[in-house]
Amino acid sequence: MLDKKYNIQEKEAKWQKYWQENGIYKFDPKSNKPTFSIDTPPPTVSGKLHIGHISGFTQADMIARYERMQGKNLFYPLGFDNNGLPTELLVEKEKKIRAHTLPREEFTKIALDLVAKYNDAYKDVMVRAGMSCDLDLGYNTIDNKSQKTSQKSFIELAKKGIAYRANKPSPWCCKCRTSVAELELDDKELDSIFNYLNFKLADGSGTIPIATTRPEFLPACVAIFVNGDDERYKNLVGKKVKVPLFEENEVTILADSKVGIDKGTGIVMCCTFGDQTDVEWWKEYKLPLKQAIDEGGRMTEIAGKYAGMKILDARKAVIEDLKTAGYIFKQDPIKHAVKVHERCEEPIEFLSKKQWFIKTSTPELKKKWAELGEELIWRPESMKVRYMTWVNNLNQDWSISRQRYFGVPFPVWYCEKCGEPIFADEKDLPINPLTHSPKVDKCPKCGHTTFLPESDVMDTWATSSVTPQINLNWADDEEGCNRRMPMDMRFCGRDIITTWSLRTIIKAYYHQNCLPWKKLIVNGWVMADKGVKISKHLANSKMELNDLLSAYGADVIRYWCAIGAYGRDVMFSDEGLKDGYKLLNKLWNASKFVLSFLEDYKPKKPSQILPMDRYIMHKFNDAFKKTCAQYENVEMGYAKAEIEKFFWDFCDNYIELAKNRLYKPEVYGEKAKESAEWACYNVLLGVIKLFAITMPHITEEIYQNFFKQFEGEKSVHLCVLKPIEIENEENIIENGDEVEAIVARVRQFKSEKKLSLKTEIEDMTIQSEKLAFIKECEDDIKAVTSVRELKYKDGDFAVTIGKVIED
RNA sequence: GGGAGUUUAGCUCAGUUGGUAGAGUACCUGCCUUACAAGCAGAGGGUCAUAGGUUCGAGCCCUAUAACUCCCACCA
Repeated sequence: MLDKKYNIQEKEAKWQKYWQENGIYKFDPKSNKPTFSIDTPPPTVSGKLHIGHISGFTQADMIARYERMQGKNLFYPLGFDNNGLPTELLVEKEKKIRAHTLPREEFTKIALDLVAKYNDAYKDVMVRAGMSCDLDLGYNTIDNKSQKTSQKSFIELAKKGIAYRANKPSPWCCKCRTSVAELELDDKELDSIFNYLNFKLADGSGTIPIATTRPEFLPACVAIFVNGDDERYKNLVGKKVKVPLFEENEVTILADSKVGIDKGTGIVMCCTFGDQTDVEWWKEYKLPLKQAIDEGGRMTEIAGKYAGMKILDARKAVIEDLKTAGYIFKQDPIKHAVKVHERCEEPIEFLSKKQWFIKTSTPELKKKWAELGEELIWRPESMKVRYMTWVNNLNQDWSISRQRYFGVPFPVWYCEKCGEPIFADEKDLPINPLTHSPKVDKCPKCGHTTFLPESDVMDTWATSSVTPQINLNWADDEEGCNRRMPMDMRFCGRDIITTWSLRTIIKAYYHQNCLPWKKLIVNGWVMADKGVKISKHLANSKMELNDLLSAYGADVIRYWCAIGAYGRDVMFSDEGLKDGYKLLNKLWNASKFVLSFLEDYKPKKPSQILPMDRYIMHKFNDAFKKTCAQYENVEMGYAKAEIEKFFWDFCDNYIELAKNRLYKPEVYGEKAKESAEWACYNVLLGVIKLFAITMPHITEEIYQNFFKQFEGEKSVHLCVLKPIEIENEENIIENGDEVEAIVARVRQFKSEKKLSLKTEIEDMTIQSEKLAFIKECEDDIKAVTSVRELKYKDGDFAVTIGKVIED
């Protein structure tokens, strides 16, 4: 029946092919089964996948498989995120080209080619890892449907005034030549020099000391700040100072409480823009705008002789000149945290450019986001706190425009004269304004007849945040999409609760006025070592997914993924993979063994079922209930542990005991054999079905080889989970446990005496309060313990073992 | 600086409402048992991060501290 040895690689490939060819995981739009819809996060295609990537996906896949086996019609797509800056950087790196040196169409073509290659590779690994997505439901965040959805979302929000265009100083990456969101910034410790300068008071009455790490910003200096409570400098407020090296510039000394009295010299220069505080001061005090740095990170004309220099070169040159001119009186080397762009790790600047924003941060909106957060089911529950904290601290609107090439274009033109935006017609979407003209002859506001296309593209989050709408085809079937919202579940890593999840919630609220999904489950991370998050740098071949799959197979990797409490970080070790292999092996051997007795068996409920057979079926039902309860609560690790515990007990105790009856019907009777067969059939089928969630391949192999002919479903994954039908019986578990305890006592005795387990024993006295039940199991007990005669005594549990029979 | 999480056996992790500390693995002792030696049986192994507190009783509740992870704020 089953092969002597289970060939992991061969069988896994075989069943993966079978599932695809037979559409086992296909969503059926015509089905009248209840739907369970999953908003699978589209992974960003970049480099190789490691164990950390797949762990969250695998855990969610277990929920998908559980729900499918509840008889539901799964809507379970697999999309890919492959637009925007991350992809553009990947293309630049891989193809060794720079995007801005090529025409946009040419770059886009190269990018799409590369993206297609990566998509296929990713899809392949996902399938190899045993994901049960419907591959026909996939999408790319750069495909037409996604573009159309993002553009439609943008137009709708812009027309409602929720998306607006404004000139706001925003973080800017000079290397990537684009604005970036606050959220895309990281901190990085960098060496720097604190330069102490003397600024001359304009009235010639002396100098004031100012410390700065960014002297190249002097040409953009627009004000000086002191703290109004600082006794030393109070009297300076209102006076003017000359900017060193740019003495024709005179700026005023102002007072503001943001200045730390004991920081630096207690006097700060404000430049447009050195950092976030400068931006705030500039706004609050309506200071002039002086832009010293251009989009590519070079000094502008206002920097005079430094114009055209790169930032760091300019800094060196300015410091030299300051020294020569005698402005510097002290220099301290320091290490300080600088904000860098997370994608390229270059320090960011602040540049004021027109950008599109989405309103997210008014008090009323924040209240709404909090309400929606309360409404959403979070697993683990504690993850909600992160979301709430973030929502409370939200103080920036969401900037969605990027000055890049490879992304979804803004479907908008501006009147050349008055700047009025002209939006594309919805029916023309997706549209690229660079290659198309607006459908109006003249500006509705001023009558002007020439228009300028928007050349920016949307940030990738602007698309990632509408994955539910992409999945449910909002762009082409608004009514149908709105009816199917919210989806049932989204899963994600906890680092992107604030980016992905919140923004998806925001969009769903604006477009459908509801949550995007009912449930959000948040997975933890795989750690490479104590306190070390697994990362590209650390992902050696030990963690590379393709290698792991080749070495262990998907079932074993998946087994490992179902570890511990959901949402917690776990440590990866290949030691841990051994456990999965052991279970796989055990499952195979036990099935092979049990099925060898069932070769010509036709499942039929016997008229009489023996006590230990009733016991094991009740015990299975107990484990079944507990396992399902864990899945309902999104605890895949606990669920696996629950059924696994039962399974080992089934093997080591029940099979050991029942196999005597299966082997020797001539001794124990045909009826005793039939009873055991019935129990074995039901329990093994139940076990296989529950393990199908964790280990889909080996369980399919076993199902197809035997159970399929009776159960009918063309895959174990389409079977419905249900307990074994058996009449309820008081105390059956306690009674059966007592029998197992008797067997355990004999095993302990033999082990202590260093005897073989098959050593025969003359007699044994069992003292118990459950004698009625135990006596019914006499044959089983005698067979499994090799005790020739049993004696009974009523009372507290005790086992007295008689004489050992020597060979 | 603020917040969230973690800290339990050598290792990886459980431990529901407070009531004598659990599993797997590793180690040790046995067993070639008519499925499985990657197996089976058995044994040893813990000051539950630290210091206080509440309680008849604390791994669990409270306070403080330390280490690690993450988020936010600051970073002239």
